[in-house]
Amino acid sequence: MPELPEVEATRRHLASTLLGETISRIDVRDARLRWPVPERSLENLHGRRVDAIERRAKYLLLRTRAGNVIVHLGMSGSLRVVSDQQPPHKHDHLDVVFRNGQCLRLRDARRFGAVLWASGNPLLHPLLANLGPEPLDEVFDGRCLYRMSRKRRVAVKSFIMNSRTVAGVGNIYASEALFLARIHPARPAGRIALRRYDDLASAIKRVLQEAITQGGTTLRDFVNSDGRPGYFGQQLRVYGRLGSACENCGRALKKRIIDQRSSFFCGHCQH
DNA sequence: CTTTACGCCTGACGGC
DNA sequence: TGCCGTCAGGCGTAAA
Repeated sequence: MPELPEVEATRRHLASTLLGETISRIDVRDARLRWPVPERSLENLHGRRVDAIERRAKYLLLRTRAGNVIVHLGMSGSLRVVSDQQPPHKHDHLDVVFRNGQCLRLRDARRFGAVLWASGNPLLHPLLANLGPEPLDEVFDGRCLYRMSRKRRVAVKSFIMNSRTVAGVGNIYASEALFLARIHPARPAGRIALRRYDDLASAIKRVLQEAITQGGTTLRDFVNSDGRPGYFGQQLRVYGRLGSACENCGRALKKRIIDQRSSFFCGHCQH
């Protein structure tokens, strides 16, 4: 499950490998992703150079003079760079083949991911146009959260996972950040003070930044092998740790479903 | 407008 | 060993 840090680690790897290289062709073996892969539009990429590889929320943007590709990895997607001689795996649905023999290969067993075409500015694409601030951007802070949350009754965990509030905070890091900020995940968003939102914004930045740093150490995994997501190498404080001892107070961590999502927290430290 | 539920899809896992 | 039910999850969308 790629969260923002895994997407960012992928972006860095692709940028270091593919920037400036020329695309020879696109092979679509299975166009049935979340939306049908726009095969005709992707033909515009033939003979084009990759000018930039960017990230917005969990979307990756491949920019060329002829247009831009938007990729979302969904639940099970991964991108890796292989030789164009390498035979595709069962769930390798799409290749971007380069003149130098490299091949950018998309694998996505569950096919929740997406490959989209944007002829103009990809940030204006309907899926990206209404996203909130990047969590690691300096404009994102406790004041944003405080301002947007007034009179909102939703659980604060759902509130920060809403991409209009802040872009790219997924289920794992929402639990982690709320633990660090000592805020109970089910607390109504509109009933949290500014000072506590300052703590929460800092915690979100911290958990994401830590995970990106960790992900950087496992970049090799994105090339050849099974592409283990970076957070396996990372210390998760609450997520997936039902019954384990809270690192603050030693009490057993709890799990609760909040808005259809598993949430992990300490019932003693978080309020 | 806000809030809630659902569906897409496959692999992993537990029970028998 | 194999089969089946259940669960997980990002996130857009429809419905309330």
